[in-house]
Amino acid sequence: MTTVPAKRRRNARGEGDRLRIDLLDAAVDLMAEHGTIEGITLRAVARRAGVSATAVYRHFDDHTGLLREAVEHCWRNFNEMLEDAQRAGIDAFDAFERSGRGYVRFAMEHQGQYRVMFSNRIALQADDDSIAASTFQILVDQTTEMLRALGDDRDPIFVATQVHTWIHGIVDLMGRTPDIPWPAIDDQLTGLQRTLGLVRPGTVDRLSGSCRETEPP
Amino acid sequence: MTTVPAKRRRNARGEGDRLRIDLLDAAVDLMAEHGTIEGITLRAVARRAGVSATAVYRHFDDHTGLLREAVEHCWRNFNEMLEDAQRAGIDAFDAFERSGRGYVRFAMEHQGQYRVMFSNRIALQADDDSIAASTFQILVDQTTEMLRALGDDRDPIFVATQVHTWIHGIVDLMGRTPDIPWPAIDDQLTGLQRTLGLVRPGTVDRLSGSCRETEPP
DNA sequence: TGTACATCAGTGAACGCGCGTTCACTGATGTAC
DNA sequence: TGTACATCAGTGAACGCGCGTTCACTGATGTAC
Repeated sequence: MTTVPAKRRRNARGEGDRLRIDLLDAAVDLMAEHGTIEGITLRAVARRAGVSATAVYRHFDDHTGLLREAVEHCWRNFNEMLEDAQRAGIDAFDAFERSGRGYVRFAMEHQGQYRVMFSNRIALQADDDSIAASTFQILVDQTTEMLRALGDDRDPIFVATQVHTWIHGIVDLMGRTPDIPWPAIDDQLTGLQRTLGLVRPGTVDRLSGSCRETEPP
Repeated sequence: MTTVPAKRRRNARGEGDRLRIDLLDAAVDLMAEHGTIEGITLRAVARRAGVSATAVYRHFDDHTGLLREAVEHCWRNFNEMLEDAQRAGIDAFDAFERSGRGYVRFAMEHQGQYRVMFSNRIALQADDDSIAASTFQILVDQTTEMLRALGDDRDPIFVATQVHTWIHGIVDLMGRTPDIPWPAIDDQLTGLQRTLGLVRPGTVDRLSGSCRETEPP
């Protein structure tokens, strides 16, 4: 895998910050290929951006600083996407559905990024943690509102945790072992919604593998 | 992290295979510390086993061969533990409960191994895949039997997939972000069982975050 | 309008390091006589 | 019972490589006059 260094025109004076973004993009590219932060060398990032290794030090303190910012970059993109989905929803159920599909699409299309984001391998800044926390808060808010609309007294944080762990398990496992004949991702998501009872009231549908009586007929 | 090389007595003639096992154990140790296969160097494994790097070549083809066998070693341990749990159960529900707790305990106590096993980073032999498949089959069998006992017509494979993705999500996410104030693991497991309706018939318990009506009161 | 020059984006050689792998070897141990 | 020797577990020096980082530098470009 010898990456031919991209031909690159030097930035004009005052535009040097463009390389910074190119380097972050290059690092994100490499995450997509590796799925792990360990294999991402400073030199490989520089090569991918079409620049010498030393040029990196113009914009980042060192190797670790580069990687840390790259991970942060991913979190910001992810969080932004989820906030957009949230805003686009006409109510909590719609927003939940949109976020869920968005979450899955992101994880599937950017498996490497997703894995690196949740792999927690480099010491994260407090900053990074807070992005993750605010991402989870979106889900808690949606869940709170849905449960209220359903007259459901379950603890919203517990249920939000259930949603998060489950959806993470789905995308993580499917991403890691793609050779297994998995059920369609849409069916899995629908199954999750119904099983957890997070469907709009009035949507009467007790069949298709969702909520069950505890006593058999 | 300068690992002091363990003092080691040379094996007697005919007992050379003991080093093989020591090396696998050393590799597994390092997995526990790294949680990723990338950082595990041949030299580090040899150091950990108290042996020179060249001694490794007596027992394994090369670096990759060593890692591959180490991963296989983990899978065999994991599978064996689950089969024991399965056998110890007095019925499918009990076996399911025991396997679930065993799964979680293994993943929590051997986070590094668990992560490496599912990370799928080195080209697996067909052999490895088949161990993973037989591990999943245990779950499918349990699920089939439970659904039959419940008179439940859901697809056992779909439900087993739901169990697997969810439990994987729980242990993976908790392992990766241990700083978050997670609900107790036992509550999460109980929640999973109830939500998926996999509790012994007669256990009437409709509260505590499990199965829900689709219409609100 | 032309020119000197400070600024700034980026380069290339060099360093010490740990890596995987090779090679010729060492020296304890079991066995044949 | 003693001894010569083949076997075999493991060593240590050496290799070429890519890494992160440092250092002194180059040369295009915008600006001051």
